[in-house]
Amino acid sequence: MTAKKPTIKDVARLAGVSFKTVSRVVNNEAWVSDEIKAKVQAVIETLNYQPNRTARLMRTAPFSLAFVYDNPNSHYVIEMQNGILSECRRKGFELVIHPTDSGSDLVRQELSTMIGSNQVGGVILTPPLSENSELVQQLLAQQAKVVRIVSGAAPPDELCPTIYVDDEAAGRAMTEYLLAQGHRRIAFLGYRADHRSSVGRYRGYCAALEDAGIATSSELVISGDFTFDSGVAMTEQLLALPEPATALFGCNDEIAAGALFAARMKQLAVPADLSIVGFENSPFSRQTWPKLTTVHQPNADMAAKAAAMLIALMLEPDEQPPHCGFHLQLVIRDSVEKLAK
Amino acid sequence: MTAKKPTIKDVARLAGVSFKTVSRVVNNEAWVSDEIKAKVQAVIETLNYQPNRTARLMRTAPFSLAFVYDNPNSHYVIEMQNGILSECRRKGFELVIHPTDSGSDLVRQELSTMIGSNQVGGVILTPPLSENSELVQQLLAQQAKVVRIVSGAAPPDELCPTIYVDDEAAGRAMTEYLLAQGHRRIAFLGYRADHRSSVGRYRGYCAALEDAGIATSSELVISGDFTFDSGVAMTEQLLALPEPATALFGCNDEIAAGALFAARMKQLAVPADLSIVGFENSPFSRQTWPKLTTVHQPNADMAAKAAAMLIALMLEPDEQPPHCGFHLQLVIRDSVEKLAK
DNA sequence: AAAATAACTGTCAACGTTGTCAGTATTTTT
DNA sequence: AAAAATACTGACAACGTTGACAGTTATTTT
Repeated sequence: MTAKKPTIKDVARLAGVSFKTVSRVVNNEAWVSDEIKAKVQAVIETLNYQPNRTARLMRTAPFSLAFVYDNPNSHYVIEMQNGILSECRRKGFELVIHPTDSGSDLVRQELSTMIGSNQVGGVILTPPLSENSELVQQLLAQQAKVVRIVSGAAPPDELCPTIYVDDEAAGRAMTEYLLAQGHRRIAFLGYRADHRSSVGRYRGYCAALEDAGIATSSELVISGDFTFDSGVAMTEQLLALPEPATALFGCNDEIAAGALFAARMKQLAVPADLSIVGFENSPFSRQTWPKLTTVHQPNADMAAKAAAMLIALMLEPDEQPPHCGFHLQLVIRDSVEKLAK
Repeated sequence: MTAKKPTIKDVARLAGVSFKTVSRVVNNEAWVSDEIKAKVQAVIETLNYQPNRTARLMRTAPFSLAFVYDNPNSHYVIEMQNGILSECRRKGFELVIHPTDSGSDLVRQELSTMIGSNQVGGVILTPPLSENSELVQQLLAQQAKVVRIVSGAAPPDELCPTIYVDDEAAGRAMTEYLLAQGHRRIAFLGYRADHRSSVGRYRGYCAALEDAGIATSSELVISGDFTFDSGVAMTEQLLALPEPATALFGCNDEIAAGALFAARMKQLAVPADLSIVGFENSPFSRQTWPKLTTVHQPNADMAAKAAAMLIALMLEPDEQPPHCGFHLQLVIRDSVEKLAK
């Protein structure tokens, strides 16, 4: 009844060879005669033998990696996860998903345990975890392989292979686009000093305004979370101003969606009365009305690249794969009005 | 430089005890003197020893489970995943994520390998995979533990512990609500004969209409996928009818969101000109304008329950946990107009 | 024809745990 | 005071695989 799973030795017995030979066949090692190879393969087939991953892991380096994130945005997480997963699958690696709370001290301990217990051999870190170089250093000290995804025009340091995204350039491009459409009072929603992406986008926004000779007005820069509700609240705050903006730059698409909602509540037509743009090109940015003008962030590609780099690092620990920068691109849709000069 | 990870034997040597005693301390077994326990614990602390999960797995039953899905809806997947993950964490289990294509024959082989190679000890199946009893039987034959989530008023069979959701009752409740608001021409968007949830909701829709003495009109029942784009297309088809409906029942929130978009394109106000309802209570259903009336589907709770059942089954293979039904509840928001009789 | 190489195959020791069983003190019961 | 139970500790064999190394043939080179 129990029908224990067949082991390599069962195969060996039935094929009349040593179990080491079976191992050779399974791992496609050289110098096995075709005759024996065929015989063994036949037995494997009939027994439906599958090598035990656990036992194999005792003799080899781990082939699991962890995706650690602290992000409430399900689209972001899924896109990342799918990118990583596709790469893992191609290379025969496994993925351990680890959502966490970066505010808590638990993160370090959880990760330390994952590495220490050999559960995973490497870790992919996304913001804000990836910006914590203490954490990165601790992981490296535990022999973990680390690849991180950060915001910036270049990697912040040489701790580990890094994927970087130039939020500042994209924030600037977006703001320049708004300026080119004739907007002069442009609000920035979702500033967070502790969030590199946010700061980068903000810097780009400031730089573009400065280049255009426009003073940044502090009442037009509103701090808040990257969520829909926060977007609603920030937009309400903005619209309560004596002289509100004509365009609104949401630091991500969720904020922009919240802005869309808040504008609608105030009976404002978008884009006729208020232009709104987002950032991320998340799937729903083309499902809103009007469709959001935004910045495309190739999450799945970045994640796949991160996974590829991490796997390379795990297989060839001595060769550091080079850093890799990703380019962000404006996606122009229907949420911006061209103002008459 | 390599600084190999400490093993149980390193701890034993430093503590001056046998490695078996360390094992006892680590696993909190009885009959270890407090004195030795303290000494061992101190060494564990200083060495930062973590038991090797892989080695441990060679002697114990696997404590990983797989979440297998074939669903393009990221909210659904994330909610499920989070529910499972929270339960896994509480019980010290690991989760392997396995997106797949249920159309392909690969599924069976992939799952077979996961089980056969001892990568996971159990599997959580969601629709449409969970409706494939051949697949369930194959997994069971491989000694896998299986818990599935299906649509229905009761489990379809006794193959394995099952979580079931009564879509028909909810579809009926929703339709009755629409009828109570005075609607008589109600369209159903997203019928799919190969999709139990869809069929259940459709049956509820039909039953409610029949009870109200209203004939179902085939032109008001439109087949299509559970996606935004499909929702747009189906709504366009509906609105092209000589006499369109006054209310539209989208089989899920994405379809409803597509309907919202299509209505807007046709200059129709929702709900004034057309009432629209969805199904699932996904996060974005309260971020649309107007906020969608929908049915709450407790995905995270269902998933957590599934994980709890599966873990129980893995720990106590002889005690089948009982099936479990989940109730769906109407969430009334702003997308339905009350018609004057 | 002998030596050297290439082509195969098998034996055995790891890997780091947990389970079984045996052994030694210490306490309790008879 | 002896016997029995309880409390504790350690030796050793598993678990299923891979790696190192040692054989044994068959083929090529000298």
